[in-house]
Amino acid sequence: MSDSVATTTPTEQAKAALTFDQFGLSADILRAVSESGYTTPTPIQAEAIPVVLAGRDVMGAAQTGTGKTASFSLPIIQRLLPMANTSASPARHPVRALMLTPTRELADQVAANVQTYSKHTPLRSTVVFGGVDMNPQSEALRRGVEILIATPGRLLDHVQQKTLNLGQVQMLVLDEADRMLDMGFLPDLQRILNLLPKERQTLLFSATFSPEIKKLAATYLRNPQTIEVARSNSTNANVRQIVYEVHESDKSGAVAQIIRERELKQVIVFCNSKIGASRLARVLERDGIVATAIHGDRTQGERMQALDAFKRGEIEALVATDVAARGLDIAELPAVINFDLPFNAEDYVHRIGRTGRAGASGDALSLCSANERKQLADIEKLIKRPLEVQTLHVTAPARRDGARRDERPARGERTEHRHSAREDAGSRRRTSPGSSSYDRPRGRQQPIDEFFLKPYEPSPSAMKRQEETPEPERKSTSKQPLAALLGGLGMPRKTS
DNA sequence: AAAAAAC
Repeated sequence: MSDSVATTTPTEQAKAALTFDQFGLSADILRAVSESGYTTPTPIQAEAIPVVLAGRDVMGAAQTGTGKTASFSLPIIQRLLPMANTSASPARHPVRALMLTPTRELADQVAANVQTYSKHTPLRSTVVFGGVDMNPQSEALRRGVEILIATPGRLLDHVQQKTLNLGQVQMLVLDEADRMLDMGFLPDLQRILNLLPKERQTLLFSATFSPEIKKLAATYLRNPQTIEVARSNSTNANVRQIVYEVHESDKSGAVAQIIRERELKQVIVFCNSKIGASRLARVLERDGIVATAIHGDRTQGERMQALDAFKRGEIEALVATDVAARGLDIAELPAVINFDLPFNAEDYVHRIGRTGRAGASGDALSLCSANERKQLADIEKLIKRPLEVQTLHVTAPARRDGARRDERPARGERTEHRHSAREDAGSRRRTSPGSSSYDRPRGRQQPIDEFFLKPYEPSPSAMKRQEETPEPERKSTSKQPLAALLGGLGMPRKTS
């Protein structure tokens, strides 16, 4: 009984379920849960598990760190168990549950959870996302999996390559749905949804129920049960939020100083730009703090390596863009630092959700320069309370590119680092990591396959029309505004 | 404004 948890749909099950035993989950699932060290369901789990088991659609609002993944994974595994079989034939393992996430890291993490919870069952699962070789994924799909976790783009790629058939999907999870819409995934989602059987169970999780999310739900969910667990972090007393007023040019030094003064062993530092993240990571490293950047311009291998090393405790500061703001399950961070205040106040809440998890206390420390006042005001408005503002006197500015050599190193011994090429400020020829010159190709210029935009079964008239029309219209739907796309779904368009 | 995501 916690007063920080408000439920819009309090059920008897939610009140009564104090252990996982009471949901009627199979012994094989319960064994995996208890081996993972969990004994008591979180509020979202207590609410969602019975609803999902009953086969209902769900519209869920829950933050990371609330146990959201298990709240849908456990009952989905349970519902698939009667169909599980031990046959080696791929045909006996069609994809029956599909889970979509906005980022690759999140997909990987959800997949790890599903793998854990299903390990004592015959069910198979795998994950597909971009940035890595398709072939191992195709091979895993060919062998057959009941549960597939994916990011939308690579999923469609597999469908197009005919390495994946979604015709037998019975359960669909849209995780971080608001994020997916923010990222422009609506066209991809529409294509995917058109490939799924109409008869299915759909679970949509979102941090907010914006009008766009509500429209999406109205289109693709059937009589969903709404489950809402209050956003824990904005009101969470165990996260202390402090804003430090600093000059923009002092920010790097401020981060180093905060890490030292507070003796932070592990911290995530959020930046607003990829270049800024790479730059800060370099400055911190030069200052004797083991740091690595994680952002979308790094290769998938580098991203995974950075995250793994951080989880293993080998890295003190993970300098991240908002690729790491949501969903990532990094246990019990004592603090997060906002190097920049996010442009989107919603992202602030997600960022600081990386600390003070599961009852542990944490600090959310934000740097605010003179030109970030508006962001600060927006955040205070969103979380409905003023933040504690302190002035930070930066005593030992971190060295930057071009810093004079007479500045003293902040720490006696400097960690070994791989930028040995940078002996002095004179060598400027090399491209900095994080600049886009050697990054993987970006953009989605390929014309959208008409197949995906049509309803599931092609009509003979459509094939005839194709013969008559020499040049199909090539319009990049991903460039259309959200309202237009929602309008294309038969949704009311906002009048201007 | 910036970030994320398929070859």
